Amino acid sequence: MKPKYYISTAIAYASGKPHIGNTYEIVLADAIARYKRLTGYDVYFQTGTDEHGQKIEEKAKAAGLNPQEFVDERALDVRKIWDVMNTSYDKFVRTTNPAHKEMVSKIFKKLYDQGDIYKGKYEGLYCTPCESFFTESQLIDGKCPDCGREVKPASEEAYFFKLSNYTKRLEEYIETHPNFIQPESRLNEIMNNFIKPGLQDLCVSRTSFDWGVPVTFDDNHVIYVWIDALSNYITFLGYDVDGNHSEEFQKYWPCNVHLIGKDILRFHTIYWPIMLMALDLPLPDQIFGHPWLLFGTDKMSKSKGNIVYADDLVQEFGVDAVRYYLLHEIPYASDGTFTYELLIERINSDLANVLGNLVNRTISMAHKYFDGVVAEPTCFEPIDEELKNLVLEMPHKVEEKMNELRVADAMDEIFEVFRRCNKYIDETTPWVLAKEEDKKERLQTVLYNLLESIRSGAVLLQAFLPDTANEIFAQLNTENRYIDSIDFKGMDTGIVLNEAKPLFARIDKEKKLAEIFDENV
RNA sequence: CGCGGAGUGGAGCAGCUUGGUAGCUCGUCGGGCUCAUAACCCGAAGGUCGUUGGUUCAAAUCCAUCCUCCGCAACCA
Repeated sequence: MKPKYYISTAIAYASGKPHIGNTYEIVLADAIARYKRLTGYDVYFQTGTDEHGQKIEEKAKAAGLNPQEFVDERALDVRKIWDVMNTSYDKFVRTTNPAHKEMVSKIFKKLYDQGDIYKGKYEGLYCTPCESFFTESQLIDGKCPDCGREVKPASEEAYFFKLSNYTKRLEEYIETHPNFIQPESRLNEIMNNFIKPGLQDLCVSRTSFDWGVPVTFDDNHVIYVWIDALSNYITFLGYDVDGNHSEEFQKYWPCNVHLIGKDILRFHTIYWPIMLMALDLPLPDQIFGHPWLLFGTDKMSKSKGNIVYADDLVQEFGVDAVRYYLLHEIPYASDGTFTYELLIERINSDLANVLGNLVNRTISMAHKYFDGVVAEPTCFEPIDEELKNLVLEMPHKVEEKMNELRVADAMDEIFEVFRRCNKYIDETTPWVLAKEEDKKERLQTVLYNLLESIRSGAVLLQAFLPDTANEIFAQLNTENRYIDSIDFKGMDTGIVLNEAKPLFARIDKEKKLAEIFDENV
């Protein structure tokens, strides 16, 4: 039986259309999910939208819609982008789903009944006109950050989660599971800022707005959105408070990795594990807080007017070019940058020159010298060994990188092979071999080695650039695309290659930038 | 002194745990080749590894100080 692998993204907050930075997460998750499927795992990949909360209620009102109508539109926006990016999620979940809401209510009730949640008083600084509480740190010059007016201490009834009961257990868990929080710098942040100083009880209900899951036994309150949102990881899998879990739940839980943005690490590394402990469920293996994609040196934001959307980029450059950029240009633990210049440079140098041109020149030669017929390799020379070894090592190197979720580095391992292929062509000079009749077998072997190397690279590329990989297989006229086929003899012989077509067009940078600039004016 | 991360050739990064000739991709310049998408291959230039001081035969790598940037600092998500 295949081992299982459960990966989730955070559910996107359904307040607006996600920009290219927000899109990184789903693409990253998709690459990991596809890779795991490729390497023999039974993968469950869940994503979706988080649709409750004050902000959404406000935004809906501003848009003149009721909240449900509003989130229906937003969820569609999100899903469209996820689909444009060619992501292979197994389930797209929405927290307004009735079954989810019902289970969240039950979870809340259970935690209340067993004493983890209690009713108390929330005390804070209140701005009467805004009907909002603020903390000291949120205030601007001691005034309400929204309207600038005075705030005054106030209190209201609220439910609290007794996190303090679990602090010790959580601390021990994190200390004994060094990979639970990744990257490591994030772990330190959480430990030192929150856990070690001691956790305050978390206020888990709200009375200032209605758009949420109601507290069934106390009408005025709705459940704090994070309790609602985090629960998605189990409710949609078929978790049941009474223990009648679905088969899916029993099979896939605990999650192997929750992929999230570094900004919501706190919720996933403190509240979520504690919720699970309270529910007596095993904790996920890993929470990975990925970095962000910045626009130049700035954060992307509406107010800065520098928002770039994935669907626009895909329209302009193609889905795999955008996927490649996202997966390759964002380092493991520090923020990446988006600029059109860099995007075009990556497309030209990596995708068009190194990969596209390699495939094109190789297949072209096969056609030119042998009418596209792939012959059995019979004439090996020592120089072939280096290429062969590199190809045979590639899956292991990629595996190592992927096990650490170093996706950019994993892709580099594949491109390393493509670069080596280009060099191999210069070393073996097929055009010289072609001039001598007695070098025919050698030429056939050289071409075979190249085709097989390309095919092997394409096998692994399926995880990252699925369309491109498919196109390569199509041009190679092969269906040998399984991971086990990387043995340096997996290319079919006797078949006829299809026509060589450029995989990626080179882009005239100046011209393209001028075009984009004009459009944006 | 709140906590944490980062400062390496024009750009983006690796190296730092376990000190010992500074590495990769891109860009630039020169050369080669012609199968190919002005592409591919080879070579070169370019770095006092943020500051100052210390430990050491030897420091990007260890210690200390300072400077700069970024993230976090609990009820928006």
